Amino acid sequence: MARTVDPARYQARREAIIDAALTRFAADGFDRTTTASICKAAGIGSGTFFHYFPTKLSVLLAILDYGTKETSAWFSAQQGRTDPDEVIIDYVRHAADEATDPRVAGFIRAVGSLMADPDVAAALARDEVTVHGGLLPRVEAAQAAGRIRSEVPAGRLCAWVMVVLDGFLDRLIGELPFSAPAERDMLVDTVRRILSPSWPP
Amino acid sequence: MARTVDPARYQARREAIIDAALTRFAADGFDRTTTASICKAAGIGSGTFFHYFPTKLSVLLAILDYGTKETSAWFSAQQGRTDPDEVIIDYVRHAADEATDPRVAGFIRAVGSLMADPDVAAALARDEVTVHGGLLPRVEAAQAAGRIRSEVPAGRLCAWVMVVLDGFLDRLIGELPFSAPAERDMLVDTVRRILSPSWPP
Amino acid sequence: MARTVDPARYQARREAIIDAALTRFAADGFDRTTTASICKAAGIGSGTFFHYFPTKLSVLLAILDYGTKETSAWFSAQQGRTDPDEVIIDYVRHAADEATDPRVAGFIRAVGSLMADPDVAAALARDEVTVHGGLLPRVEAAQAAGRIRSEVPAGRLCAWVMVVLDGFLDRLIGELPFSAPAERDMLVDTVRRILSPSWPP
Amino acid sequence: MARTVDPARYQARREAIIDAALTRFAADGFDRTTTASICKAAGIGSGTFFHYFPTKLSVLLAILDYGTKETSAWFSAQQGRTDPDEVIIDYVRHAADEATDPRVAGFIRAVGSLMADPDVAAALARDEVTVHGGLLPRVEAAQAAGRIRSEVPAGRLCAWVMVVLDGFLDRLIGELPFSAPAERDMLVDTVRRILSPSWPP
DNA sequence: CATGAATGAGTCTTCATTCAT
DNA sequence: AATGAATGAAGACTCATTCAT
Repeated sequence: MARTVDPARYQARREAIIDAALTRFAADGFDRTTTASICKAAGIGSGTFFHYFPTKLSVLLAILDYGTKETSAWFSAQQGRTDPDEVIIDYVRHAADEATDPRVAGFIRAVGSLMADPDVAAALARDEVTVHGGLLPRVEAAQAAGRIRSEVPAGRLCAWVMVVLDGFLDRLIGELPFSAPAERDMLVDTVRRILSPSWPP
Repeated sequence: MARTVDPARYQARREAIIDAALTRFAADGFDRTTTASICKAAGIGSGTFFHYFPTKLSVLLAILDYGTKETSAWFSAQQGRTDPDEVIIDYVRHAADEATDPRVAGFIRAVGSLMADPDVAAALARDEVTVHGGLLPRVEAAQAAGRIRSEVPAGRLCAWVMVVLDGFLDRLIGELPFSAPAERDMLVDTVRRILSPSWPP
Repeated sequence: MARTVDPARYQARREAIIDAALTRFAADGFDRTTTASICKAAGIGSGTFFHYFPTKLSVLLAILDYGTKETSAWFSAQQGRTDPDEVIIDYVRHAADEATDPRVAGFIRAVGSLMADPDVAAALARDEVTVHGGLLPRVEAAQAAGRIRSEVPAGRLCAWVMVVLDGFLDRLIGELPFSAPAERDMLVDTVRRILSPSWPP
Repeated sequence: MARTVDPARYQARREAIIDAALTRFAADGFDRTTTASICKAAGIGSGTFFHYFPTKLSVLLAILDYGTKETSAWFSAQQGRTDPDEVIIDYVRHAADEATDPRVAGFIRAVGSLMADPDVAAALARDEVTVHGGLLPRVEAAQAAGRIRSEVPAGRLCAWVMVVLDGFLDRLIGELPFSAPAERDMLVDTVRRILSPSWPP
């Protein structure tokens, strides 16, 4: 009467596929990654892949979902904090640290070529909303507390924090030398400058 | 003895193909763009395409080259100027203005998935070197003149100007509302903040 | 846990493809044979073809290999014999009999146009070496026994036996009437004349 | 009022194309030879080619025709001779000498893959008929004079002389060492053996 | 559930031939 | 007559997905 063989084994395998796919997508991009290469990396047969995911695209969506959940969890974990401006900075640090996994930047790039796809667009929108939704209340609180500048609407400030983060991730695969750990402080400094209320005209 | 081919007509057609390819690449990404769709957009037969470019990839490289040349020309045109810090700001404005063409961001994304290709990597490296080579002397001059901060090496400052520019371009295709003209001033302000020598710790 | 794939079925299909390809190559030549026509003749889908052979050329190489193995086996089967000159004649008869398959001559012709290809050249060299390696010891033994002429080196005699065989195969597709069964005796007679020690100058 | 520019120039160009095509066909085979490569070898533009020949195939037919005419002329030149058996041998020598041009064997091979084409088949038939028509009367005369064997019909003897010639040409591109000049005597010897009336049963 | 053989739609690219100049 | 740009039909090969075992 066993429904599936073993729920734990099922989950483990599903995650193995996700992990393998993340690696392949990051290295080769979505279109140039074959389901066969994912299967090989995951150590499964080609048929098995489609037991876990109905299409190649669906794995990518699962990865995106995973990231969104992670972000959501991170912000939830900051619930009690009373230093909103530092939460923002910490998030930036957190995001920079995640970019230490060399697959992150590659994966982001892989997703880029799929922006036309409605499912991907929706997943990305959910992700952005999650980040935005995590940052916005802190930006508003920090503005209310006078700790960051207020002449720019909170939403727009959030967007610009994300601009810098995006650019930072982009650079990681660029040609010129630019490494996540070495530039992390500069990243934080830059965000601080963007948010800073004291600015000589 | 007809010398055949009007060189002007040849160039025009070549540029028509480049333009069509730029449009398609931007909209669909490199792999999802078929040579057939480029031909259709350019109004030529499938064989004609390969009279002008040996491979699909080669058009993309031509587009990159075109951009590099444009950048190079822009910096050359600023030769005589004596206000290095404003040249930097003007370049940022110039780049933002180019991003008004909605295809720019999409194309950049399309290129992203090809970073593994050595020819593309080389072309991108050339492009980055061009921008870097255009900015660096101005940053150094501005530092020497005490008009921007000097505690960060000139090269690193250049990189960070480019970080913000990259992030800005990325956002243009994002889901949340973010338009080039509306955010141009904020972009300039952000770059000024990054370069500013006076900033209270 | 089904071990899938019946190895026998796999082999059968592989041979069906080889057989279909042999037929098509013989009839149309290599370049004018489409993989589609092979698939159709073999009763398989276009994709299946490439599960068994990576390229169109590789099937042709497999056919050549098959022939080389067959020749090798034939000579092995003659191991115990003590009448070397008759082994030579029997090989000639054997080769003539194989040429009864009307596809043989056409296939040989198809291979001709690929001689420039290194893989084909290597396979043909292997084949020639096999025939040569099969004939040479018999020629030498027959010479030692004084049963065939000795004033011509053994290797050269082998080559001339092959000359006549090649020419024989060529004629089979010629325009003038020339059929394998009808000319078999003349072939044997011709080889005997070439090898004969007694011949008045 | 000039009809064509200059008949001599026209003929020269036509022959230049034939010569270039012979070279390319011999090296690459018919299908793998592009009209472009012929044009390049002939030093003409691609359009010019089709001023002289309506199709790629037609050049090949012209080459075959040229060979047939040459053979025909050779036999005509032997008209007065009274030693028919030596004419046969001389033709064999003549054919062997022509095979000194390394393109001959390659071209023959190239033609092989087109045997299915009716025009090519017809041209080849014409060629064979020419050779056959040149040899047959000499064989008959030699038989009547008792200088060659008579128990085999003249036509069949002709065919077997051609078998050996064909095989000889084939070997020239084979892998094992086999050169036209070195083996010419053996070729003549072989033909003599085939024709010889005196043969111990 | 797990497997991998089978499928065929889809794509880039080649090349003989045409035709305007 | 000579040119070479333009054309589009054709073909090898890839790969996501299905399905029998």
